[in-house]
Amino acid sequence: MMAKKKEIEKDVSTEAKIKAAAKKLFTQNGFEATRTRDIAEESGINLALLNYYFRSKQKLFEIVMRENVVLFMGGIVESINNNMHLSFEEKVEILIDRYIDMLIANPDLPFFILSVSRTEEFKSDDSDDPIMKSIKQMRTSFMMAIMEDIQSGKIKPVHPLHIISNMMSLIVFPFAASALLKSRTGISDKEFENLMIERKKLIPVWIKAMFNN
Amino acid sequence: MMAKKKEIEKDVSTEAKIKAAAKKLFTQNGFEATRTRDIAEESGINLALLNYYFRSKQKLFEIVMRENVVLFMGGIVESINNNMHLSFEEKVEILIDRYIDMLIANPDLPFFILSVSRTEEFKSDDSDDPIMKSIKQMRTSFMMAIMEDIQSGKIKPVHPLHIISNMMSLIVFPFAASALLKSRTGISDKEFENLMIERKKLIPVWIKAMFNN
DNA sequence: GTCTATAGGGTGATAGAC
DNA sequence: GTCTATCACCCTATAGAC
Repeated sequence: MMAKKKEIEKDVSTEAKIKAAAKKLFTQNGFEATRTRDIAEESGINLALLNYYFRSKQKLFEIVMRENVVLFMGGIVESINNNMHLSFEEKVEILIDRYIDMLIANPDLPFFILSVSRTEEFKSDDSDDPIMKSIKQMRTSFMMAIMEDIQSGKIKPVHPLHIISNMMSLIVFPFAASALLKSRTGISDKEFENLMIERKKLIPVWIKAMFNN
Repeated sequence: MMAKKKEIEKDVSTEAKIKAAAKKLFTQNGFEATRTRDIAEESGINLALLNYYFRSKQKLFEIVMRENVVLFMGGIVESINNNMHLSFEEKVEILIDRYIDMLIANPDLPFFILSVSRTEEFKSDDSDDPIMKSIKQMRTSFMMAIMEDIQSGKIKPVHPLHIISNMMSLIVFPFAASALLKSRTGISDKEFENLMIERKKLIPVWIKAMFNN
């Protein structure tokens, strides 16, 4: 009982420290460019403990990847589900607002997702995972809502993928390209963040301008 | 004389073969994930020759990177310069058309550029390179044209970076995210390419809808 | 659970023969 | 210019003491 208590009292478990460090480095620099030694040093633990807790670099990466995919694709699901009573347009506005907040807090996430989406492992189905299932379900209902709006003449008749693509592009691309945009325009980190916050209001307007009839 | 002739008659020089293989692999998989042995095998040459011709993996990568940056940012300069007589709007239409053609021919380029733009080496000025200079110049005159159109009330008053960002987003992002889009929608390579060709006509319309007064 | 030490294999680069 | 053989280093992973 005392032993258990003492364990809980420790700030963070060794396992959690390793995972946090791995998440930081893998997300910033990717699998290949990250050394297990870097992860050990970053988390202040011994190199051997990484393999003790996670068996291999690959296994640890997969855990981080899964968490990041859920963060990128699924953190929004609940914000949508919590607002079932709102119209599709209002839901989109909320989604954009939450998503940009999330990306400001996790600016390396878009590039990481683009990176892993290019690997073979990523194509695996994941249909067993309940979270992945609910993400997939949301994507489907999102697609349906778009097609209904096309049917009813509310929005212009274009391939739904253009609509999804353009929304993702406008929201996500500036973060994936932030290094490029900053270095070529000489803009500061703070100015960049302010522009991204500005986009929370602008993107819904742009989307309507592009697709509304 | 004969010796020279014979040399020229060879299909491709060893040096060119190595560079072509390096370009392919570096562009697909990046610096870290590419082995010098892979480059040697891909080009059908001996590993030692890579260092004989290019001194190091790093030097070879820098050459490939420079060529890719020029392809990504500069291949368009001439198409603009060759159409000085056209209006800004018409120039944008041509730019989008050429750019999407270029990206269909080089689908891995966007991700590669996003990748290297995150490294320290990329931030170097390059102001000595004449091609880089003309790219920078084009970017400036592009920015000027936007600001003039804002001044004259032709387009809405927003930060020019939003306009640049959105154009880049709509053009480039689907290619950077093609693996993600394909795997999550089950779309085929051919269907994807057709959608991208469709966008050559759609993006100018969207841009106008977003920003024209 | 945590450490040190080291195995085992891969990687970039080069020496030296031809 | 091109090849084979090899060095020197770095990486992941594990054995074994505590």
